Amino acid sequence: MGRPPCCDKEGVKKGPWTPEEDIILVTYIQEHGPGNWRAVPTKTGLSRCSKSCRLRWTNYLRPGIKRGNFTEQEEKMIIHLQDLLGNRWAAIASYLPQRTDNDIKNYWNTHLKKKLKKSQTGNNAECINFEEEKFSASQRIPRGQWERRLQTDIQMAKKALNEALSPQKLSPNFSTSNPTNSNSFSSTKEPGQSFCYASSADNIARLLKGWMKNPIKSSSLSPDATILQDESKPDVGSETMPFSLLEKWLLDEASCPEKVLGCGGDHAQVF
DNA sequence: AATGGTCGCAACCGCGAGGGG
DNA sequence: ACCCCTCGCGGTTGCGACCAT
Repeated sequence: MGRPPCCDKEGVKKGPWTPEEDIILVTYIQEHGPGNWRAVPTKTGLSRCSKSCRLRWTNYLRPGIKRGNFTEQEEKMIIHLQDLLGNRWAAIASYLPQRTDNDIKNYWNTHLKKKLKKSQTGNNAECINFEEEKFSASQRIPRGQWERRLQTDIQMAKKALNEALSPQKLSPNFSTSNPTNSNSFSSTKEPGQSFCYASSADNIARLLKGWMKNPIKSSSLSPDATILQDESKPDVGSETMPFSLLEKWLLDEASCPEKVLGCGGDHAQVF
């Protein structure tokens, strides 16, 4: 009983994607938009299953993805949200629109989990901050209250998102609101990034640069906002608003005198 | 310089939810 | 109401890169 896994089919390629495959996939999505993943392998001729195509797009090729190191802000948000939502990475990712759920999940599993674990041993000053942070998030305010606040925040974020996405309100530098934002499609490579695929990614970047300049709806919309309007993750590309809202929200938390969220100087600046 | 161990990330797998027929 | 299909999510794995010895 039950359907066979789509990837069990013979002749379905697995493993790392090649630049050529990426280009084929990107080109197809450029023409047809994301969605209807079932049709993608047949229409593109890719020997990949639909799932693999979707994953590749959402986790790697999709415009607006920020790669590389997580900022302290992002780290804190993840910790807070993980405490609130648990391992609901997709939900957490919706608050960090430039990051994919896979990225966040990986970062949590490889870095943050370790930090928190270390902090439980109590021998790492930096990690104690995380401990305090986690403690405060879960203890100072009853969970139900946190959840209500989260719901409210989600509503506010949605509203703000609608406003932000209305073309007349988009500033020309909409997509560059974050000066440290290293757009994955910029031609400059970020130092310290993974390199095994860097050159290939650059190839894709050039390709995308080309087609993103194509006037699909280029006027005042940023490429992200343009491309992503019909995408499965509509939040993407509108990073500024929900991000700042959450930031404010976290700031409110930090403003309680008895608790210092980020106790370092850097933290104080950021928060 | 070589080798073994560890880490980090991309990708895969299985399951559940939602929608259409 | 039921079944089937597609999509999305979360957990896990495999492999290449990096580091220590």
